[in-house]
Amino acid sequence: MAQAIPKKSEDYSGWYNEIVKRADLAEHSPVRGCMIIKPYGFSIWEKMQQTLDRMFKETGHSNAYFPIFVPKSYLSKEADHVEGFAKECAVVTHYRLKNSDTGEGVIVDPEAKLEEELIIRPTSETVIWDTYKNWIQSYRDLPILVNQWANVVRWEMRTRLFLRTAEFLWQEGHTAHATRQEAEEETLRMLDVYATFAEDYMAMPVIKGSKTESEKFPGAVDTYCIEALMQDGKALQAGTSHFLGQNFAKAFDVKFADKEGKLEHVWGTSWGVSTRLMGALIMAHSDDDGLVLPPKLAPIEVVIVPIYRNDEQKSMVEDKADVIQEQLREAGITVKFDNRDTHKPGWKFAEYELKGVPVRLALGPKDLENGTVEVARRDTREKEVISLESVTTHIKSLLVDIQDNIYKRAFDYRAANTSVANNWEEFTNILDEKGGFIEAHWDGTAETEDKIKEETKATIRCIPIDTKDEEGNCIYSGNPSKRRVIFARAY
RNA sequence: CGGGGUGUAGCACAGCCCGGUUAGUGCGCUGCGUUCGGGACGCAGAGGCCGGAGGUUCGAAUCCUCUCACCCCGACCA
Repeated sequence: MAQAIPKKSEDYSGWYNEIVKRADLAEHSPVRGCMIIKPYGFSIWEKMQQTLDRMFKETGHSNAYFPIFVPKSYLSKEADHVEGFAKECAVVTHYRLKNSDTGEGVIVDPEAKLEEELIIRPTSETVIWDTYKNWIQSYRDLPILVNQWANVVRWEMRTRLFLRTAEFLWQEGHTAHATRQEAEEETLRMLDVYATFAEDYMAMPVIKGSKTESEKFPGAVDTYCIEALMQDGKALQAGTSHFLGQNFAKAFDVKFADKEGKLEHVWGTSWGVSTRLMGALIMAHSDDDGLVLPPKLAPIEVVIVPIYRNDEQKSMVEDKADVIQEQLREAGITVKFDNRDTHKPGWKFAEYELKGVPVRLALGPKDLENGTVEVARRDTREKEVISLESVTTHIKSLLVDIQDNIYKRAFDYRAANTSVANNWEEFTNILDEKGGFIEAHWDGTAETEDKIKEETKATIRCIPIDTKDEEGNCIYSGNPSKRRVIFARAY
């Protein structure tokens, strides 16, 4: 080991930052709060995009694109919405630069002031609903099921690579429906899509739930979310799906004629996941040696590292590696054969571990003699030598095994770090000593929620959907409560 | 916007208190050779407006003033 990464157990955020940098995922940009997503990091994001995009299409959605600039006046049309986003909007005021009179660089041309200032979208509800107004006249025009992949800007005070950046990439779905029920079903359908994606692809268990009044999306009637638990015991909101009711339809005057010819406001939803999922992926599985990727999202599933002492061995090993590579590719596995002569095997081993490649094959002269290959799996660090004939079937099942194992590991971790608190003392003790999710009773008031947040920094992550009713007393106020909610300190 | 800190080679830093040869170390980079089954080693090299501006001084990376940028901790957030 040349340069060690800070230990996860000793310096969690240092560990996270180093993994992001050293695994070539992203780096800071010259502009504060923004990030440069590097090719390897972006290729993981692309895998996420491809999968999600397919899932969106399978549920009937189509992609479209709406502009990055939003007229300032649009934002103010929905009262809660403007309240929620006004404080973090970047604003375009001018459209031209000119050389400065002193000859030192360029300045904003004061002549080129925009009549109406433009904001850079923090989200696209406003432009989209303004557009939907023109697209919708009759119930026959509904539903509209649109998604867009885009960048958005929210001028955050404190930023961290992937977890919170001033500009981030995401997808935002925006749908319009004739009935409340249909819109509510859509909201939950997409929440399910996110949960399925998180669990089946990211191998990250999530809790589905709804947000409290104070945590919900500005402009939504209900906000649903998936919440995941990171390895430091903090929660991360990994995706949200909003039932917008008729709020935006009313704000933008979007009405349709129903079957009886009566004019009604349209019902809406919106839902999104962002590059924050990259942060979740990193923090859900990785270890002190670097990234650990689930095979289904790994840009490289298998890397082949050749071992040789001389040119003769090199060419023999390469010939065999080519054959293996071809076999694996035919089986639909993404393989990289790293035959660079510029790095030693040991260096490559460490490098691909850092980058989280699920399976590594090492092939050397001994293997050629014996008809074998060494297989190392990233998640458990186990190595074994297998015969060359069985390589494809072995790796196919190994990849499935790794995917299952890291899910199980994350699931067990979450189970071990989900606690029940029945009174204030238990609650604060668990928060300070253990962290994680805490199931506790809450009286349902914003006042209590605020007090708890103020005193402990813990927030209500969600009111779980799959929970059962249970009579109890609020851990803070002692007032009656009908069900437990999930508390945690969060990102 | 408050409180703390840092700007010196691509990266990480030393040097600064107490001013004085040619600004140094590690990693990385280039070349050559030996190596290659867990981040190899030797030799030779390249690379610096010491964040910027002003000042003090015979002399400033070092002292003073101003300024800019970034990082960390708080209030806000996917």
